Amino acid sequence: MSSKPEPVTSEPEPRWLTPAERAGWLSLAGILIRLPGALDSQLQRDAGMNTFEYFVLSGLSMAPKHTLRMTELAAFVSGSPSRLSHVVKRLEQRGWVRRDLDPQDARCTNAVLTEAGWDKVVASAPGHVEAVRHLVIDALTSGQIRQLHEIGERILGRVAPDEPCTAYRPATHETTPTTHPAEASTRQTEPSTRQAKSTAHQTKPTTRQAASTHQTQPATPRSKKVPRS
Amino acid sequence: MSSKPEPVTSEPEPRWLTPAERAGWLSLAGILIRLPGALDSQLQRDAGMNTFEYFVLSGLSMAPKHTLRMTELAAFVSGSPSRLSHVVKRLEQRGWVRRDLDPQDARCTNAVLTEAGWDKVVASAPGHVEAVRHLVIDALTSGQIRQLHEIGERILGRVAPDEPCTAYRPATHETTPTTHPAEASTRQTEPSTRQAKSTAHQTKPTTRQAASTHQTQPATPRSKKVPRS
DNA sequence: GCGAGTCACTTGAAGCTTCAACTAACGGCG
DNA sequence: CGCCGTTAGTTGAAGCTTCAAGTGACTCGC
Repeated sequence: MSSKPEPVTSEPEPRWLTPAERAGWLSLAGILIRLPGALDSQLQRDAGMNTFEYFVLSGLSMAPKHTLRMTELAAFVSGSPSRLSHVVKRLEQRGWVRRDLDPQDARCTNAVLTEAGWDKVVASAPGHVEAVRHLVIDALTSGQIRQLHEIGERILGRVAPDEPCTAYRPATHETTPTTHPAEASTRQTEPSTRQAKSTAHQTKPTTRQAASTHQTQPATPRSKKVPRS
Repeated sequence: MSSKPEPVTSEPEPRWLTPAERAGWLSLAGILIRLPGALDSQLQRDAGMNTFEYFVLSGLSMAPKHTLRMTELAAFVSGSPSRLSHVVKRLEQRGWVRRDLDPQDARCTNAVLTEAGWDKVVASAPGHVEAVRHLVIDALTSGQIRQLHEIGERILGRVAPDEPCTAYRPATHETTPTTHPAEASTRQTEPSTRQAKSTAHQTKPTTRQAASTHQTQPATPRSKKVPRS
Protein backbone atom coordinates (compact mmCIF):
# COMPACT_ATOMS: atom_id res chain seq x y z
CA MET A 1 0.00 0.00 0.00
CA SER A 2 2.88 2.35 0.66
CA SER A 3 5.98 1.78 -1.44
CA LYS A 4 5.07 0.62 -4.87
CA PRO A 5 7.90 0.82 -7.36
CA GLU A 6 5.48 1.85 -10.08
CA PRO A 7 7.44 1.05 -13.23
CA VAL A 8 7.43 3.06 -16.37
CA THR A 9 4.04 1.86 -17.55
CA SER A 10 0.98 3.21 -15.87
CA GLU A 11 0.09 0.06 -13.94
CA PRO A 12 2.09 -1.26 -11.04
CA GLU A 13 1.70 -4.96 -11.91
CA PRO A 14 -0.72 -6.24 -9.32
CA ARG A 15 0.12 -9.00 -6.92
CA TRP A 16 -1.53 -12.02 -8.45
CA LEU A 17 -2.78 -14.85 -6.35
CA THR A 18 -0.64 -17.87 -5.74
CA PRO A 19 -2.18 -21.26 -6.51
CA ALA A 20 -2.94 -21.87 -2.86
CA GLU A 21 -4.50 -18.46 -2.47
CA ARG A 22 -6.50 -18.96 -5.61
CA ALA A 23 -7.74 -22.31 -4.36
CA GLY A 24 -8.87 -20.76 -1.11
CA TRP A 25 -10.54 -17.86 -2.80
CA LEU A 26 -12.29 -20.05 -5.35
CA SER A 27 -13.75 -22.19 -2.64
CA LEU A 28 -15.00 -19.13 -0.85
CA ALA A 29 -16.41 -17.71 -4.07
CA GLY A 30 -18.24 -20.95 -4.67
CA ILE A 31 -19.84 -20.65 -1.27
CA LEU A 32 -20.79 -17.06 -1.81
CA ILE A 33 -22.55 -18.02 -5.01
CA ARG A 34 -24.34 -21.17 -4.01
CA LEU A 35 -24.93 -21.27 -0.28
CA PRO A 36 -27.35 -18.33 -0.10
CA GLY A 37 -29.49 -19.86 -2.77
CA ALA A 38 -29.55 -23.19 -1.02
CA LEU A 39 -30.58 -21.64 2.27
CA ASP A 40 -33.13 -19.43 0.58
CA SER A 41 -34.77 -22.27 -1.19
CA GLN A 42 -35.35 -24.18 2.02
CA LEU A 43 -36.91 -21.20 3.72
CA GLN A 44 -38.88 -20.19 0.70
CA ARG A 45 -40.26 -23.66 0.33
CA ASP A 46 -41.00 -24.37 3.97
CA ALA A 47 -41.79 -20.93 5.33
CA GLY A 48 -42.57 -18.71 2.36
CA MET A 49 -39.87 -16.20 3.14
CA ASN A 50 -36.29 -15.60 2.24
CA THR A 51 -33.26 -15.66 4.47
CA PHE A 52 -33.13 -11.95 4.93
CA GLU A 53 -36.73 -11.77 6.02
CA TYR A 54 -36.07 -14.61 8.38
CA PHE A 55 -33.12 -12.76 9.83
CA VAL A 56 -35.30 -9.76 10.43
CA LEU A 57 -37.98 -11.73 12.23
CA SER A 58 -35.36 -13.61 14.13
CA GLY A 59 -33.62 -10.42 15.15
CA LEU A 60 -36.85 -9.03 16.48
CA SER A 61 -37.60 -12.24 18.30
CA MET A 62 -34.40 -11.84 20.24
CA ALA A 63 -34.87 -8.18 21.02
CA PRO A 64 -36.04 -7.09 24.48
CA LYS A 65 -39.70 -6.45 23.82
CA HIS A 66 -39.64 -8.00 20.39
CA THR A 67 -39.05 -4.46 19.35
CA LEU A 68 -36.21 -2.75 17.56
CA ARG A 69 -35.76 0.55 15.87
CA MET A 70 -35.33 0.33 12.17
CA THR A 71 -31.76 1.53 12.46
CA GLU A 72 -30.89 -1.05 15.06
CA LEU A 73 -32.54 -3.74 13.05
CA ALA A 74 -30.66 -2.61 9.98
CA ALA A 75 -27.36 -2.82 11.78
CA PHE A 76 -28.27 -6.17 13.19
CA VAL A 77 -28.96 -7.74 9.84
CA SER A 78 -26.41 -5.67 7.91
CA GLY A 79 -28.96 -4.15 5.60
CA SER A 80 -29.33 -0.64 4.29
CA PRO A 81 -32.08 1.55 5.73
CA SER A 82 -33.85 1.40 2.43
CA ARG A 83 -33.76 -2.33 2.28
CA LEU A 84 -35.04 -2.62 5.79
CA SER A 85 -37.84 -0.26 5.07
CA HIS A 86 -38.98 -2.29 2.09
CA VAL A 87 -38.65 -5.59 3.87
CA VAL A 88 -40.43 -4.49 7.00
CA LYS A 89 -43.21 -3.11 4.89
CA ARG A 90 -43.61 -6.52 3.27
CA LEU A 91 -43.51 -8.26 6.62
CA GLU A 92 -46.08 -5.83 7.93
CA GLN A 93 -48.37 -6.59 5.03
CA ARG A 94 -48.13 -10.24 5.92
CA GLY A 95 -49.02 -9.46 9.50
CA TRP A 96 -45.76 -10.57 11.05
CA VAL A 97 -44.46 -7.18 12.06
CA ARG A 98 -46.02 -3.93 13.17
CA ARG A 99 -44.53 -0.47 12.89
CA ASP A 100 -45.01 2.02 15.70
CA LEU A 101 -43.78 5.53 15.89
CA ASP A 102 -41.38 5.93 18.74
CA PRO A 103 -43.02 8.17 21.35
CA GLN A 104 -39.62 9.39 22.53
CA ASP A 105 -38.37 10.47 19.15
CA ALA A 106 -40.87 10.92 16.37
CA ARG A 107 -38.22 10.39 13.73
CA CYS A 108 -37.78 6.80 14.75
CA THR A 109 -39.87 3.82 13.85
CA ASN A 110 -40.08 0.82 16.09
CA ALA A 111 -40.52 -2.50 14.39
CA VAL A 112 -42.42 -4.90 16.59
CA LEU A 113 -42.87 -8.59 16.09
CA THR A 114 -46.54 -9.50 16.17
CA GLU A 115 -47.83 -12.65 17.74
CA ALA A 116 -48.32 -14.14 14.31
CA GLY A 117 -44.77 -13.16 13.52
CA TRP A 118 -43.49 -14.83 16.63
CA ASP A 119 -45.38 -17.98 15.79
CA LYS A 120 -43.93 -17.84 12.32
CA VAL A 121 -40.35 -17.62 13.50
CA VAL A 122 -40.90 -20.35 16.03
CA ALA A 123 -42.36 -22.58 13.39
CA SER A 124 -39.69 -21.82 10.82
CA ALA A 125 -36.67 -22.07 13.04
CA PRO A 126 -36.24 -25.83 13.17
CA GLY A 127 -36.20 -26.22 9.43
CA HIS A 128 -33.73 -23.43 9.00
CA VAL A 129 -31.43 -24.73 11.69
CA GLU A 130 -31.63 -28.13 10.14
CA ALA A 131 -30.60 -26.68 6.80
CA VAL A 132 -27.69 -24.79 8.32
CA ARG A 133 -26.60 -27.87 10.12
CA HIS A 134 -26.89 -30.05 7.09
CA LEU A 135 -25.15 -27.71 4.68
CA VAL A 136 -22.50 -26.22 6.91
CA ILE A 137 -22.01 -27.52 10.40
CA ASP A 138 -22.22 -31.22 9.80
CA ALA A 139 -19.84 -30.92 6.87
CA LEU A 140 -17.06 -29.68 9.13
CA THR A 141 -14.98 -30.92 11.98
CA SER A 142 -15.18 -29.02 15.23
CA GLY A 143 -11.71 -27.67 14.58
CA GLN A 144 -12.84 -26.38 11.24
CA ILE A 145 -15.83 -24.72 12.81
CA ARG A 146 -13.48 -22.90 15.13
CA GLN A 147 -11.33 -21.93 12.20
CA LEU A 148 -14.36 -20.79 10.28
CA HIS A 149 -15.20 -18.43 13.08
CA GLU A 150 -11.69 -17.06 13.20
CA ILE A 151 -11.46 -16.70 9.43
CA GLY A 152 -14.86 -15.09 9.25
CA GLU A 153 -14.05 -12.52 11.87
CA ARG A 154 -10.83 -11.60 10.14
CA ILE A 155 -12.54 -11.11 6.81
CA LEU A 156 -15.37 -9.18 8.38
CA GLY A 157 -12.80 -6.98 9.99
CA ARG A 158 -11.67 -6.04 6.51
CA VAL A 159 -15.08 -5.71 4.96
CA ALA A 160 -16.55 -3.56 7.71
CA PRO A 161 -13.52 -2.14 9.44
CA ASP A 162 -15.42 0.55 11.28
CA GLU A 163 -17.82 -1.79 12.99
CA PRO A 164 -17.41 -3.81 16.14
CA CYS A 165 -16.82 -7.13 14.48
CA THR A 166 -17.62 -9.13 17.56
CA ALA A 167 -19.95 -11.95 16.80
CA TYR A 168 -23.47 -11.98 18.06
CA ARG A 169 -23.64 -11.45 21.73
CA PRO A 170 -26.93 -11.99 23.50
CA ALA A 171 -28.58 -8.94 24.96
CA THR A 172 -27.64 -9.54 28.52
CA HIS A 173 -29.33 -6.58 30.10
CA GLU A 174 -32.99 -7.30 29.78
CA THR A 175 -35.30 -4.43 29.26
CA THR A 176 -38.30 -6.62 29.74
CA PRO A 177 -37.80 -7.90 33.23
CA THR A 178 -41.31 -9.20 33.42
CA THR A 179 -40.69 -11.43 30.52
CA HIS A 180 -42.11 -14.87 30.77
CA PRO A 181 -45.83 -14.90 31.22
CA ALA A 182 -45.51 -18.52 30.18
CA GLU A 183 -48.89 -18.19 28.72
CA ALA A 184 -49.18 -15.56 26.09
CA SER A 185 -46.32 -17.04 24.12
CA THR A 186 -45.45 -13.47 23.30
CA ARG A 187 -42.42 -11.56 24.44
CA GLN A 188 -39.83 -13.88 25.73
CA THR A 189 -36.21 -13.23 25.32
CA GLU A 190 -34.61 -16.22 26.84
CA PRO A 191 -35.62 -19.79 26.09
CA SER A 192 -36.54 -20.87 29.57
CA THR A 193 -37.42 -24.27 28.34
CA ARG A 194 -39.35 -25.57 31.29
CA GLN A 195 -41.99 -22.93 31.39
CA ALA A 196 -42.58 -22.27 27.77
CA LYS A 197 -42.07 -25.74 26.43
CA SER A 198 -45.71 -26.54 26.48
CA THR A 199 -46.95 -23.20 25.31
CA ALA A 200 -47.10 -23.29 21.59
CA HIS A 201 -44.99 -25.31 19.22
CA GLN A 202 -41.37 -24.93 20.06
CA THR A 203 -40.35 -22.17 22.32
CA LYS A 204 -36.70 -22.78 22.67
CA PRO A 205 -36.38 -22.68 18.91
CA THR A 206 -36.78 -19.10 18.20
CA THR A 207 -34.39 -17.78 20.72
CA ARG A 208 -31.70 -20.26 19.91
CA GLN A 209 -32.62 -20.17 16.33
CA ALA A 210 -32.59 -16.51 16.10
CA ALA A 211 -29.12 -16.56 17.46
CA SER A 212 -28.00 -19.31 15.22
CA THR A 213 -29.36 -17.80 12.11
CA HIS A 214 -28.38 -14.34 12.73
CA GLN A 215 -25.58 -12.31 11.73
CA THR A 216 -22.51 -10.99 13.34
CA GLN A 217 -23.71 -7.55 14.25
CA PRO A 218 -24.52 -7.20 17.92
CA ALA A 219 -27.15 -4.57 17.27
CA THR A 220 -26.01 -2.79 20.41
CA PRO A 221 -29.53 -1.99 21.46
CA ARG A 222 -28.46 -0.39 24.65
CA SER A 223 -26.15 2.19 23.23
CA LYS A 224 -28.56 4.72 21.85
CA LYS A 225 -31.66 3.64 23.59
CA VAL A 226 -31.71 6.50 26.03
CA PRO A 227 -29.61 9.17 24.44
CA ARG A 228 -31.50 11.96 26.02
CA SER A 229 -32.53 12.33 29.66
CA MET B 1 -31.19 -38.61 10.62
CA SER B 2 -32.05 -42.17 11.59
CA SER B 3 -33.00 -42.78 15.20
CA LYS B 4 -34.88 -39.85 16.54
CA PRO B 5 -36.95 -40.53 19.61
CA GLU B 6 -39.80 -38.46 18.21
CA PRO B 7 -41.76 -37.61 21.32
CA VAL B 8 -45.47 -37.44 21.52
CA THR B 9 -45.73 -34.04 19.88
CA SER B 10 -45.44 -33.83 16.14
CA GLU B 11 -41.97 -32.31 16.00
CA PRO B 12 -38.77 -34.15 16.77
CA GLU B 13 -37.01 -31.33 18.65
CA PRO B 14 -34.31 -30.21 16.25
CA ARG B 15 -30.65 -30.31 17.09
CA TRP B 16 -29.86 -26.73 18.01
CA LEU B 17 -26.46 -25.29 17.47
CA THR B 18 -23.91 -25.26 20.22
CA PRO B 19 -22.30 -21.91 21.05
CA ALA B 20 -19.20 -22.80 19.07
CA GLU B 21 -21.24 -23.89 16.10
CA ARG B 22 -23.31 -20.78 16.31
CA ALA B 23 -20.22 -18.62 16.40
CA GLY B 24 -18.87 -20.29 13.30
CA TRP B 25 -22.13 -20.04 11.46
CA LEU B 26 -22.62 -16.40 12.39
CA SER B 27 -19.24 -15.50 11.05
CA LEU B 28 -20.01 -17.26 7.83
CA ALA B 29 -23.40 -15.61 7.62
CA GLY B 30 -21.77 -12.25 8.07
CA ILE B 31 -19.51 -12.97 5.17
CA LEU B 32 -22.36 -14.14 3.00
CA ILE B 33 -24.16 -10.90 3.65
CA ARG B 34 -21.38 -8.38 3.35
CA LEU B 35 -18.57 -9.69 1.22
CA PRO B 36 -20.50 -9.85 -2.07
CA GLY B 37 -21.54 -6.26 -1.68
CA ALA B 38 -18.02 -5.15 -0.97
CA LEU B 39 -16.67 -6.92 -4.02
CA ASP B 40 -19.51 -5.69 -6.17
CA SER B 41 -18.97 -2.11 -5.22
CA GLN B 42 -15.34 -2.19 -6.25
CA LEU B 43 -16.14 -3.67 -9.63
CA GLN B 44 -19.14 -1.45 -10.14
CA ARG B 45 -17.13 1.62 -9.37
CA ASP B 46 -14.01 0.75 -11.30
CA ALA B 47 -15.33 -1.34 -14.15
CA GLY B 48 -19.04 -0.66 -14.38
CA MET B 49 -20.04 -4.25 -13.93
CA ASN B 50 -20.98 -6.55 -11.11
CA THR B 51 -19.16 -9.61 -9.89
CA PHE B 52 -21.32 -12.03 -11.78
CA GLU B 53 -20.77 -10.25 -15.07
CA TYR B 54 -17.08 -10.22 -14.35
CA PHE B 55 -17.15 -13.94 -13.71
CA VAL B 56 -18.83 -14.49 -17.04
CA LEU B 57 -16.28 -12.44 -18.95
CA SER B 58 -13.49 -14.04 -17.00
CA GLY B 59 -14.83 -17.51 -17.71
CA LEU B 60 -14.92 -16.78 -21.39
CA SER B 61 -11.44 -15.34 -21.29
CA MET B 62 -10.16 -18.66 -20.02
CA ALA B 63 -12.08 -20.79 -22.47
CA PRO B 64 -10.29 -22.30 -25.46
CA LYS B 65 -11.35 -19.89 -28.18
CA HIS B 66 -12.83 -17.39 -25.79
CA THR B 67 -15.96 -19.29 -26.55
CA LEU B 68 -18.32 -21.30 -24.40
CA ARG B 69 -21.77 -22.63 -24.85
CA MET B 70 -24.35 -21.01 -22.67
CA THR B 71 -24.81 -24.19 -20.72
CA GLU B 72 -21.11 -24.59 -20.09
CA LEU B 73 -20.84 -20.99 -19.08
CA ALA B 74 -23.80 -21.41 -16.77
CA ALA B 75 -22.20 -24.37 -15.08
CA PHE B 76 -18.92 -22.54 -14.83
CA VAL B 77 -20.36 -19.57 -13.01
CA SER B 78 -23.08 -21.52 -11.21
CA GLY B 79 -25.92 -19.58 -12.71
CA SER B 80 -29.27 -20.66 -14.01
CA PRO B 81 -29.81 -20.77 -17.78
CA SER B 82 -32.19 -17.90 -17.47
CA ARG B 83 -29.78 -15.77 -15.54
CA LEU B 84 -27.05 -16.46 -18.04
CA SER B 85 -29.31 -15.56 -20.88
CA HIS B 86 -30.16 -12.22 -19.36
CA VAL B 87 -26.61 -11.43 -18.39
CA VAL B 88 -25.11 -12.37 -21.72
CA LYS B 89 -27.71 -10.26 -23.43
CA ARG B 90 -26.61 -7.29 -21.35
CA LEU B 91 -22.97 -7.98 -22.03
CA GLU B 92 -23.74 -8.29 -25.72
CA GLN B 93 -25.45 -4.93 -25.68
CA ARG B 94 -22.30 -3.44 -24.21
CA GLY B 95 -20.24 -5.05 -26.93
CA TRP B 96 -18.22 -7.34 -24.69
CA VAL B 97 -19.72 -10.60 -25.84
CA ARG B 98 -21.14 -11.94 -29.05
CA ARG B 99 -23.63 -14.76 -29.46
CA ASP B 100 -23.25 -17.20 -32.31
CA LEU B 101 -25.45 -20.09 -33.16
CA ASP B 102 -23.53 -23.32 -32.93
CA PRO B 103 -23.20 -24.74 -36.44
CA GLN B 104 -23.04 -28.28 -35.09
CA ASP B 105 -26.19 -28.07 -33.06
CA ALA B 106 -28.62 -25.31 -33.81
CA ARG B 107 -30.11 -25.48 -30.35
CA CYS B 108 -26.90 -24.27 -28.81
CA THR B 109 -25.65 -20.75 -28.51
CA ASN B 110 -21.97 -19.99 -28.29
CA ALA B 111 -21.01 -17.02 -26.22
CA VAL B 112 -17.84 -15.44 -27.56
CA LEU B 113 -15.73 -12.82 -25.87
CA THR B 114 -15.18 -9.89 -28.22
CA GLU B 115 -11.94 -8.03 -28.41
CA ALA B 116 -13.48 -5.19 -26.47
CA GLY B 117 -14.60 -7.72 -23.93
CA TRP B 118 -11.12 -9.13 -23.63
CA ASP B 119 -9.70 -5.67 -23.14
CA LYS B 120 -12.30 -5.04 -20.51
CA VAL B 121 -11.43 -8.13 -18.50
CA VAL B 122 -7.76 -7.43 -18.80
CA ALA B 123 -8.27 -3.91 -17.60
CA SER B 124 -10.58 -4.88 -14.76
CA ALA B 125 -8.64 -7.83 -13.44
CA PRO B 126 -6.01 -6.02 -11.40
CA GLY B 127 -8.52 -4.01 -9.42
CA HIS B 128 -10.59 -7.05 -8.70
CA VAL B 129 -7.63 -9.11 -7.62
CA GLU B 130 -6.53 -6.29 -5.43
CA ALA B 131 -9.93 -6.22 -3.78
CA VAL B 132 -9.94 -9.95 -3.22
CA ARG B 133 -6.49 -9.76 -1.79
CA HIS B 134 -7.29 -6.87 0.45
CA LEU B 135 -10.58 -8.22 1.76
CA VAL B 136 -9.80 -11.89 1.99
CA ILE B 137 -6.32 -13.14 1.35
CA ASP B 138 -4.31 -10.59 3.23
CA ALA B 139 -6.59 -10.95 6.24
CA LEU B 140 -5.63 -14.58 6.67
CA THR B 141 -2.59 -16.63 7.46
CA SER B 142 -1.47 -19.13 4.90
CA GLY B 143 -2.70 -21.90 7.12
CA GLN B 144 -6.10 -20.30 7.24
CA ILE B 145 -6.15 -20.01 3.49
CA ARG B 146 -5.54 -23.72 3.28
CA GLN B 147 -8.28 -24.32 5.82
CA LEU B 148 -10.60 -22.04 3.90
CA HIS B 149 -10.12 -24.16 0.84
CA GLU B 150 -10.81 -27.34 2.74
CA ILE B 151 -13.83 -25.90 4.51
CA GLY B 152 -15.18 -24.47 1.30
CA GLU B 153 -14.91 -27.73 -0.55
CA ARG B 154 -16.68 -29.57 2.20
CA ILE B 155 -19.55 -27.14 2.27
CA LEU B 156 -19.79 -27.11 -1.49
CA GLY B 157 -19.95 -30.86 -1.38
CA ARG B 158 -23.13 -30.50 0.64
CA VAL B 159 -24.63 -27.67 -1.35
CA ALA B 160 -24.10 -29.26 -4.75
CA PRO B 161 -23.65 -32.91 -3.94
CA ASP B 162 -24.15 -34.11 -7.47
CA GLU B 163 -21.40 -32.00 -8.94
CA PRO B 164 -17.68 -32.58 -9.08
CA CYS B 165 -16.78 -30.29 -6.25
CA THR B 166 -13.17 -30.08 -7.21
CA ALA B 167 -12.03 -26.52 -7.25
CA TYR B 168 -11.25 -24.79 -10.47
CA ARG B 169 -8.89 -26.80 -12.48
CA PRO B 170 -7.36 -25.27 -15.57
CA ALA B 171 -8.45 -26.85 -18.81
CA THR B 172 -5.45 -29.03 -19.25
CA HIS B 173 -6.37 -30.58 -22.53
CA GLU B 174 -6.27 -27.68 -24.90
CA THR B 175 -8.61 -27.75 -27.80
CA THR B 176 -6.89 -24.79 -29.34
CA PRO B 177 -3.41 -26.13 -29.68
CA THR B 178 -2.40 -23.24 -31.85
CA THR B 179 -3.12 -20.88 -29.05
CA HIS B 180 -0.65 -18.12 -28.65
CA PRO B 181 -0.36 -15.97 -31.73
CA ALA B 182 1.26 -13.54 -29.34
CA GLU B 183 -0.02 -10.81 -31.53
CA ALA B 184 -3.76 -10.70 -31.82
CA SER B 185 -4.15 -10.50 -28.05
CA THR B 186 -7.13 -12.71 -28.56
CA ARG B 187 -7.41 -16.36 -27.72
CA GLN B 188 -4.92 -17.34 -25.18
CA THR B 189 -5.63 -19.81 -22.51
CA GLU B 190 -2.48 -19.91 -20.49
CA PRO B 191 -0.61 -16.83 -19.31
CA SER B 192 2.65 -17.54 -21.05
CA THR B 193 4.07 -14.38 -19.69
CA ARG B 194 7.11 -14.04 -21.88
CA GLN B 195 5.35 -13.98 -25.19
CA ALA B 196 2.25 -12.04 -24.40
CA LYS B 197 3.67 -9.61 -21.89
CA SER B 198 4.15 -6.89 -24.38
CA THR B 199 1.01 -7.41 -26.37
CA ALA B 200 -1.68 -5.26 -24.90
CA HIS B 201 -2.04 -3.99 -21.37
CA GLN B 202 -1.62 -6.85 -19.03
CA THR B 203 -1.75 -10.27 -20.49
CA LYS B 204 -1.07 -12.34 -17.50
CA PRO B 205 -3.89 -10.61 -15.69
CA THR B 206 -6.87 -12.04 -17.35
CA THR B 207 -5.84 -15.58 -17.27
CA ARG B 208 -4.69 -15.51 -13.72
CA GLN B 209 -7.41 -13.19 -12.80
CA ALA B 210 -10.04 -15.22 -14.42
CA ALA B 211 -8.90 -18.12 -12.40
CA SER B 212 -8.69 -16.16 -9.24
CA THR B 213 -12.07 -14.64 -9.58
CA HIS B 214 -13.86 -17.60 -10.73
CA GLN B 215 -15.82 -20.15 -9.05
CA THR B 216 -15.31 -23.71 -8.16
CA GLN B 217 -17.07 -25.33 -11.05
CA PRO B 218 -14.63 -26.77 -13.54
CA ALA B 219 -17.07 -26.25 -16.39
CA THR B 220 -15.96 -29.58 -17.79
CA PRO B 221 -15.84 -28.25 -21.30
CA ARG B 222 -14.58 -31.46 -22.74
CA SER B 223 -17.29 -33.74 -21.53
CA LYS B 224 -20.14 -32.92 -23.85
CA LYS B 225 -18.25 -31.11 -26.52
CA VAL B 226 -18.41 -33.85 -29.09
CA PRO B 227 -21.35 -35.96 -28.08
CA ARG B 228 -22.16 -36.92 -31.60
CA SER B 229 -19.71 -38.08 -34.25
C1' DG C 1 -37.14 30.86 19.08
C1' DC C 2 -35.74 30.11 14.68
C1' DG C 3 -32.79 28.61 10.98
C1' DA C 4 -29.17 25.46 9.42
C1' DG C 5 -27.66 20.99 9.75
C1' DT C 6 -28.25 16.34 10.86
C1' DC C 7 -30.88 12.13 11.57
C1' DA C 8 -34.24 8.49 10.69
C1' DC C 9 -36.59 6.91 7.83
C1' DT C 10 -39.67 6.41 3.29
C1' DT C 11 -40.51 6.40 -1.49
C1' DG C 12 -40.27 5.49 -6.54
C1' DA C 13 -37.54 4.13 -10.26
C1' DA C 14 -34.11 1.28 -12.25
C1' DG C 15 -31.56 -2.90 -12.29
C1' DC C 16 -30.84 -7.78 -11.41
C1' DT C 17 -32.61 -12.47 -10.35
C1' DT C 18 -36.00 -15.87 -10.28
C1' DC C 19 -39.94 -18.24 -11.94
C1' DA C 20 -42.88 -20.13 -15.16
C1' DA C 21 -43.99 -20.60 -19.66
C1' DC C 22 -42.66 -20.98 -24.36
C1' DT C 23 -39.95 -21.92 -28.79
C1' DA C 24 -36.96 -24.35 -31.55
C1' DA C 25 -33.99 -28.25 -32.52
C1' DC C 26 -32.26 -32.77 -31.83
C1' DG C 27 -32.63 -37.97 -31.06
C1' DG C 28 -35.10 -42.12 -31.21
C1' DC C 29 -38.36 -45.37 -32.50
C1' DG C 30 -41.94 -47.53 -34.83
C1' DC D 1 -41.04 -40.37 -42.54
C1' DG D 2 -43.36 -38.59 -38.55
C1' DC D 3 -44.27 -38.33 -33.79
C1' DC D 4 -42.73 -37.94 -28.93
C1' DG D 5 -39.72 -36.79 -25.45
C1' DT D 6 -35.59 -34.36 -24.29
C1' DT D 7 -32.39 -30.57 -24.57
C1' DA D 8 -30.90 -25.57 -25.09
C1' DG D 9 -32.10 -21.39 -24.74
C1' DT D 10 -35.17 -17.23 -24.61
C1' DT D 11 -38.69 -14.32 -22.86
C1' DG D 12 -41.81 -11.53 -19.86
C1' DA D 13 -43.58 -10.87 -15.40
C1' DA D 14 -42.95 -10.61 -10.59
C1' DG D 15 -40.06 -9.96 -6.72
C1' DC D 16 -36.10 -8.11 -4.29
C1' DT D 17 -32.22 -4.77 -3.85
C1' DT D 18 -30.06 -0.60 -4.75
C1' DC D 19 -29.85 4.20 -5.76
C1' DA D 20 -31.15 8.81 -5.48
C1' DA D 21 -34.31 11.94 -3.78
C1' DG D 22 -37.47 13.50 -0.60
C1' DT D 23 -39.98 14.29 4.06
C1' DG D 24 -40.49 15.20 8.66
C1' DA D 25 -38.33 15.65 13.24
C1' DC D 26 -34.64 16.68 16.39
C1' DT D 27 -30.49 19.67 17.82
C1' DC D 28 -27.44 23.11 18.16
C1' DG D 29 -26.00 27.85 17.92
C1' DC D 30 -26.94 32.50 17.78
